[in-house]
Amino acid sequence: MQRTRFGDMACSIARTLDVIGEPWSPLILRDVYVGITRFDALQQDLGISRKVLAERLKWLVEKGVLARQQYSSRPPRHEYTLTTKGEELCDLLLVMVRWGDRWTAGEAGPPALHRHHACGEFSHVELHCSVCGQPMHATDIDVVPGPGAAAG
Amino acid sequence: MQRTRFGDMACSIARTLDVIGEPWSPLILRDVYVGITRFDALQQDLGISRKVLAERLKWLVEKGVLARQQYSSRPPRHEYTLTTKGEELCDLLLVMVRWGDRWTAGEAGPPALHRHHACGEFSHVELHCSVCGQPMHATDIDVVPGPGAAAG
DNA sequence: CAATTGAGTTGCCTCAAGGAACTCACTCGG
DNA sequence: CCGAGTGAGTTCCTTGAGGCAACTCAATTG
Repeated sequence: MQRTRFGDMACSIARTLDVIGEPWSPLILRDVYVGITRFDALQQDLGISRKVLAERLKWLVEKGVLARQQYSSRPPRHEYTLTTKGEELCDLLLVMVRWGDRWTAGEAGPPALHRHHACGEFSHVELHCSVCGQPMHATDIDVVPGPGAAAG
Repeated sequence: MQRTRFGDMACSIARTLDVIGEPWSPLILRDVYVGITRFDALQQDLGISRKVLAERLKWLVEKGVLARQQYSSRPPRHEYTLTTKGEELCDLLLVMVRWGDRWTAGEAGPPALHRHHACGEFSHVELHCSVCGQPMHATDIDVVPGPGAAAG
C-alpha cells in the first residue's frame, strides 16, 4: 500500500486505483473470477504472503468488490465471491489481457483465450462508443471537465 | 514497487501489471495523455515524490510505453510522450474512468467527460466482442488455456 | 554576476511487503 | 480419546519502497 491515498482525488482513475491499484489486488480479482475463491487456494495459486492476502481481501470486501460468504457452518468455512461491482471491475481485466496479449505475450502466444458466449468464437474485447457504437480509443476523444471536477 | 515481480508469470494481466501496476504509474500515463509531459509539471500535478517520479518515468521509457524526447537543445529540455504501445495502454484508463464514474463518483458526478470525435457526443466506452460485435463482459465468456500457457 | 528554471540525484526515515511460524476451530481415522 | 489434517487467519521479524527535503548541474534571463 502506498502512503499517498488516491481515493480523495477528483479523478475516476485515481479512485479506481484506490480500490484495486495496490499490488496483488487485480490478480486476486482474477483468481476469484476464474473460481479460486478460498483463502488457502488463493494463497497457493498466487504465492502471495498470507498477511498481504488477508489485508487485500478485507479491503476488497470493505469496498464492496468481493463478498465473504460462509458456505459451511460446521466447520465454519468461507469463500470470496464477486459482487456486481466486482464483476464490472473484471471488464478492466479483459482490457489488461488484451494489451498484455498484444505487447507482452511474445512467441508463445497468449496464455489464455476467451470464448464469447454470444457467438461461441475465441475473441478479444474492443472498445466502442456508448452513443454511436463506433470504435473508441484514447486518441479518438477529447477530455473536458465534468460536474464532479474540483473547483479552482 | 512490490518485491514480487509479475513480469514472469504466464498471465497477461500479471504482465500488464508489471508494466503499469505500480503505484502512480497509471496516473503518470494519464497526465502524459492529457498533455502534462515535463518532469516538474508532472511532479506538481501529482504531488508525487521526485525520486519515485524519476524511477517510474525511467521504467516506463524502458518498457516502451513512454518516449523521452528533447524539445530544446539549448538549454537541453525534455518531455515525455506516448508511444503507440502507450496509447493503447490508455484504453485501460478509459475503462478505469468508466468504472470509477459508475461506482465512485457519487452525487457530484464524474470529474471528467469524454467527447467522441466520430460522433461529437459525450459518451463512455463499452466493451464489445471483436468477432460478433455484441457486448462482451467478464460474465459473458469462458476462459480456456491458450498456446502461451505454462506447461504442467 | 545573481536569480531562476528544468530535470533530476542523494540521504534519511517510516511504513508496507515478504516469509515463516504460530493460533484456533473443527473433522476424520484408528 | 488421541493425533493428524485442513481452512482461515494472526503475529513477528527483516528488508526495501515511498515520502520529504535538500542538493546538484547546466543554461537563461535580468
